This record gives sequence, structure tokens and C-alpha cells, in this order.
Amino acid sequence: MSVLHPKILEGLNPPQREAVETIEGPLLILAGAGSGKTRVVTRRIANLIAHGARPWQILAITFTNKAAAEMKRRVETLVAETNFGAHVRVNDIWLSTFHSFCARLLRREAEALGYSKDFSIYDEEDASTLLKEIIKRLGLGEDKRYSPRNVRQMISNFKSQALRPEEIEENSFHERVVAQVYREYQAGLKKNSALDFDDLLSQAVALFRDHPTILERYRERFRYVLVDEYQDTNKCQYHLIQLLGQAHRNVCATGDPDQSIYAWRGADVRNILSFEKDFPEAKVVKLEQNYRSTQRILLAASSVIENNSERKKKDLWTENAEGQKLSFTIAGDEQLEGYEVARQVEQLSREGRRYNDMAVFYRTNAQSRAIETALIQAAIPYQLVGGTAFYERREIKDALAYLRLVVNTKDDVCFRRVINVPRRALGDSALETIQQQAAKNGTSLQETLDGPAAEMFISTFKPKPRQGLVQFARLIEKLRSMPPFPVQNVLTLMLDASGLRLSLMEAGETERVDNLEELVNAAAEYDKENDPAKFRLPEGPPPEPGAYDGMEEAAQRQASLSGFLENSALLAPTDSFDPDSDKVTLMTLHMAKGLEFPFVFLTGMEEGLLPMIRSQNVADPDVFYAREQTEDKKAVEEERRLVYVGITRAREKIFISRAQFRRRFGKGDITQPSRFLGEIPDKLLEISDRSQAMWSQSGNAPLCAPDAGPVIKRPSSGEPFAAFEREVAQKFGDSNEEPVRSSSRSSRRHDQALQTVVDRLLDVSESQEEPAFLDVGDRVKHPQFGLGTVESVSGSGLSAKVRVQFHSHGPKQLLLSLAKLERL
DNA sequence: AACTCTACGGTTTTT
DNA sequence: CCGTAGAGTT
Repeated sequence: MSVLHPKILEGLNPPQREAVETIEGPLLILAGAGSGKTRVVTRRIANLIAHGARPWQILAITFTNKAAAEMKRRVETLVAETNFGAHVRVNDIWLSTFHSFCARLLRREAEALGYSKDFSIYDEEDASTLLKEIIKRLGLGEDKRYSPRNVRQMISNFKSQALRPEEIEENSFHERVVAQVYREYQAGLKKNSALDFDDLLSQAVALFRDHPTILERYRERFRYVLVDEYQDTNKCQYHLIQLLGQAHRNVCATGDPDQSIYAWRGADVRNILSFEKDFPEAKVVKLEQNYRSTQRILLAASSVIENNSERKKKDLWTENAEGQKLSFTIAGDEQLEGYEVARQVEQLSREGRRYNDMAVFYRTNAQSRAIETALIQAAIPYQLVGGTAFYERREIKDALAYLRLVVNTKDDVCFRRVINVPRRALGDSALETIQQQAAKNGTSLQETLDGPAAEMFISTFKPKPRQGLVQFARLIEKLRSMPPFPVQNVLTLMLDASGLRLSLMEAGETERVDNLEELVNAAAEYDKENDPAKFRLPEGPPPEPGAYDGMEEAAQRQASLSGFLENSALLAPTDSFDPDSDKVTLMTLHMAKGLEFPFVFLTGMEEGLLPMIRSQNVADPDVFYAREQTEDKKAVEEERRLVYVGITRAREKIFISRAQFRRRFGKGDITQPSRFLGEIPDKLLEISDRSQAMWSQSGNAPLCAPDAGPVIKRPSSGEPFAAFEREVAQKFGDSNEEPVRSSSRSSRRHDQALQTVVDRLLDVSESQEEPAFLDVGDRVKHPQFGLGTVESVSGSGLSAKVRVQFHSHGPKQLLLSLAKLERL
């Protein structure tokens, strides 16, 4: 046994130390927010190795790529420091997310499930495409209960409980239909050689249940199993851990029931609460000392979470300073709430704090808009995390679909996606013919274009589609014949030879072209990180049996196209978060879990929004009350945990805010303060009512508070916004510089928001020089359409539209700000 | 086969 | 209010 390095236990408090020193047997670490959980887990891994555990005997599972990467990094550093240069490769530890662990497992054991190891991984969009087809085929298209969205949700629920189609109760007609769709969907996935996200987990459970010898192998191998965020596991993930862990019983689960915020997704907090039942001999360690937050922040958090009735009591404490009071700001509406956030950010910045010390949280992504607008106008750089993921964008999915088709010929969803992108004159009728041919031969769509028989088949098409098919078939063939690594080569050839890039360039879709370029960069990065040399096995026989187990397979998988595709399939929007760039972070409360910032803004503290209340079934009082009594309480408690998560992210200070008036789905309403506000003791709060600081967006209430600074008059509707924009910009430290743009990987919405404001600001001078007002009946001239008469004018400012009846080109709707209309 | 229009639906979303 | 999916049109 190795000599224990002093560093492994250095600076740990007694419970932390106990957790790190517990090597054998089940261990539950109840880790309060900011209690140094990651530290404990990484030290424990280093300690396992110091006590003779082999890296490949360790399985460490997280929920996010970020957490996995962070853990890996820290373990690497620690192991290097504490194992006296022993022959330890941290890469041999299976340290990954649940999904990527399962994907790796399933590729190794694909045969046992009747799959090829090159299976595709379907995201929600792919899954919906497949489901749409099935719903149509079964003639369920009319019934809204069976919309792809609903059905996908139902199937996803079954899968997260590890229920197969045959295990579904079929007591009612409805249940029979759902079970039938589920069966057809699974059959469809198999036909396409594809697994969806939920399958990765549920099929892994199925694999272990149906193949005891395979299970035995992995049980033997993974002597130490660690699971992070155990409170967020669903039934399926729970089974997986039980199956793997019940033999050697060295399961270490960490989590915090108070941070369980994914129940709506099938997570079951009972999994962590019943750990001691599953493992009666378990040691339970509570980490209750908080190293992150000030006393006031911690007190506020505890005061809120104490209102949850279904809860194990926990006493989080800290030796940190008392800290500042929590600021609570009331703003007039959501725009003004954004301005208040911007003001406070500016203030902190003036005090010398960095932007990446600050984060703005909200309940729903829709709330980010108003905040973005305000930050842009104040020229404050920010990064929006989440929203539309880079890998979900159309052009990216198109490009990846080509590559997926190359790897997995059976994937009809991918084939349909790209066969006519860019246009190859292959529309519905051509696809129909291909489909019939595939059905006749019992092959996939792509396979009808492969092999010697394909030529005959292709020749039956009319000239244009025929040419398109030949082109497409040649392209796929060429890509298949290329070495699958480096990925960058395959990708760039595909982008050029398919005409994908060119067609977007011709269409003036520069942003999409940029995104493709970004994808090429991602591929290049992947190639660099997965250089086969890194995975090369040492010369000679393994130092002991099993030492190189999986290395070769890992190397092969990584140094290939399919490894890249798997990585991109398992990436989440959250993964774009860069803590090092000096920008304010904007994200939902859900995504904030696991992070920390010195300054946290908690926005939208309003009833209905936080806690979020769904307005369905309100019409039926019975249902409404039933909900109120049962489900609703649970829902509110989860919302409370969300607030708890939000508050406990902060190190130094919290800025809470709410808007008195908020527009949602177009309709606006007066809001009520969130009940959670009342749960924070008054003595912790510093309230500032800024709701009268400026004219409200709706432009009617002339309100002015004495300490609110200069009143900015908002023009009445219809007038150009220019003066108002400028004044606001000046107020927040006017900047003519273009606000800092985050990378093109950031959401499109962000870019649009930015563009809109930049456009508006730039438009100021032009619209003043040349007020292009038109009235109904005006005669106008257009460079392209010639002479015409204005039929109607709608909207105002930049979005003003005119309807013109052109003499030779008929009626057209034109954007006044863009169309070069000349008034005669 | 490609454009335009309308109707609909819309929380959170670690993968 | 806003985006998008599917129908409807040329």
C-alpha cells in the first residue's frame, strides 16, 4: 500500500476528512451548498488510488459535461501531486456524464442489444421527426393528445422510469394507443439504428437486466462507483447504480435534497432519501459548513428553504463575514427591471469589480430579452447561456446529418433531412419513389443508392432529380471512403462537395456560414484533443491483468468521425459557458446549479413567475382544487428549492428584483410580489422602490421619484424611438462603440437583439434627415416594381410597413425603412 | 418545387 | 407578442 500523501487530507474539516477517508463500503455525502463537495469527491478519488485502487476500477458519474471536465481536471492535478509519480493514468478512470457513460457502454456491447456500434443518437428534434411519421402512419394526426410533443413526453416518462412498451398498463383505449405508438417508435429507432437520449439510459439498464454475464463483467470491473447530484437521478439512473453497485457495495453518492430541481423531468428525490435503506450499512456524512457565502446570504437562503415541509433539517453555517444586506429593487416593468440590473452592474464595475463576477438569473429564458436590451444599451458585455444550442441550429444539424449518414447508413431521418439540402430537385415525389424502393428491397433509404443495383434504380428518375441523386450518392460514397480521422478533413470536404456552404453563401446567410465555420473549428479542436498518439498503449504486456482494458477501444472510438458525432450529440447549451471571459452571465436558475458568483441578480421575483404557475385546468374548479391540494404544493416546494439554489450561488451580495408590471405572451399584467420574498427576514433586506424612476414603457403614467435621477420622457407611440434610445444610452454611460459581441456560437436571439438595437441607434441620423412618411393614396415609385399607390400604412418607426398596389407588379407589402420608395 | 400566409401554442430542460 | 410548422398557392 502506498504512503498517504499529506496533501490528500490537507485543509479538510472533520466531516470532509471522514468522507475522504472512507474507502470501502457505501457512503452518502449530504453536501450543503458551498460546502466543498467537489473538493471532497476529488480528494477521495485520489485517496482511493493512493490506497491501491486502480484507475480503471473507478466509475465516477456526473450530470453535466462541465462537472465531468472540472472533476477530471482536478483529479489529474491531485493525482499528479499525491501519488508520488506512480504509474497512474487518470484517463483510465471512467469519469463522465450518465449519458456519455451509457453511450460508451452501449457501443461496446451493442451486439447484445441487436444494434450496430455505429448507432445514431437522436436529439429531441430527430425523435419528433420519427414520431411524426409514426403518428401519421397510425392515423392519429388529428388528435391533439397524440401530438409529437405530447407523445414524446409520455414516452420519455416511461423510459426514465425504465418501463418498456410491454410493461405499460393498457387498461384504457388511450393507454393502448400510447403503448402502440411507443412500440412503433422503438421499432422505428431500431430500424434506423438509433437511440434517443432516454434510450442511452434505459437501454443500458435493459442490457444489464437481460445479460447477467455482461453485468457481472462490469460489476467486477467497477469496484468503486461515485455519483454526483444524486438527488437528481431518475428511476433509470437509480437502477443503473443499483445494478452496478449492489455487488461490491462501494457506492458513494453525493447530493443535496434541497437542491432537487428536476422532479418535473422524472428526477426522484426519494432515491437519495432512501440510500440508507438500499445500503443499510452505509456511512452518512453531512457537510454543513459553507465556505462560499456571507452569513446574511446563508441566513436568507435558510429562511426560505425552511418553509418546505417535506424536508430533512440541515444546519448550514459559515465562519465567513456577515456581509452586506440583500438588495431588493422594485422596478416599473420588465424593461426597467433590466435597466436597474444594468445600473447596479455599472455601479459594481465602477467599484472595480469584474463583469464575470456577476450573474443574472431568471426563471424563464424569455425574461432574458429585457435584460439583454438594457445591458446592450449600457454597453455591458454579457454572455447568454442556454437558449438555442449551437448544435441545434439548422445548418449545424444539416451538416452533422450528412456525417451521421456516412457513419450510419440506416439512418432514414438523416437521409430525409439532407437529401434535398441544398436543393437537388428531390422533393416529395422523388422521396416517395425512394421510399417504395427501400420498402421493396427491405433496405434503408440510403441503401437504395448504394451498390450495383442502385444505378438501374437511379436511371428511372427524370433528368433533374436523377442528376441530384447521382451527385448525392457520389458524395456519400466519397465521404465513406475517406479516413474517418482527422474529422476536420471529412467535414470540410462535405461542406464544399455538398454545396451546403455555397448555397448558404449565395442566399446571403452569412451568420449560418459563420456557424459552419465554427463547426469546422470545433472539429479541429476535437482532432487535436483526440490525437491517437495520446491513446497509444505502452510497449510490452500490461503491468497487470485488465490494466489496458478499454484503452484500445477508447482510442479507436475517439479518433473517428463517430466519436466526434457522439460528442456533439451529448453537448448541452450550458457547455458554452465560459467563466473566464469578462462578461456578465445570464442564465436560468436551473442552469445555475453547481456554479458560484460573487454577485448574483435574482430577477422576476413575482407570483406566477417564481413560483411559476401554470394556468391550465383553471376552468375546471374541481381539477383546480385537486391540484391545489396535492400536486401544487410539491410544485411550489420545488420552486422554493430553485430560489434556494439561486441565493446560495452568491458569495458576496444578492440583488433581488421584481417588476410591478410584466408582459407575458403579449399580454401584460400587474404582478404580485413572490411569496418567497416574504420568507426572507426584513432585517436582511434593503428595499429600494425604483418603480417610479422613469416613464413606464406603456407611456401613460408620469411618475418621478425624487432620488431617481433625471426623468426620461418616453415619446408617445408612433414617434421614432431615437431620442429616447439616445437619452437612455447617455444615462447609462453613452457609448458609440459597438457593444462587445460574444462569439458566433452564442444564441441567435442574442445577436438579433443586439442587431436591433445597433440598427436603431445607427438609424437615428438617417431618419432625422429623411423622414420617409407616407400616407394612404400617395403615389410612389420603386426601383424594381415601378409606379404604384399606397393602400395602407401599418406599424411605426423601423417596423412600419406599407402596402402598395403596383401598376405592373400587383400588391406588395414593404418595410418602409428598407424599401427604396420615392414619393411622387 | 418553392414561395407566402395563417394558425397555433408557448415553463424550467443537466443529456 | 413571437416563432414556426404546415397548409395553401403559383
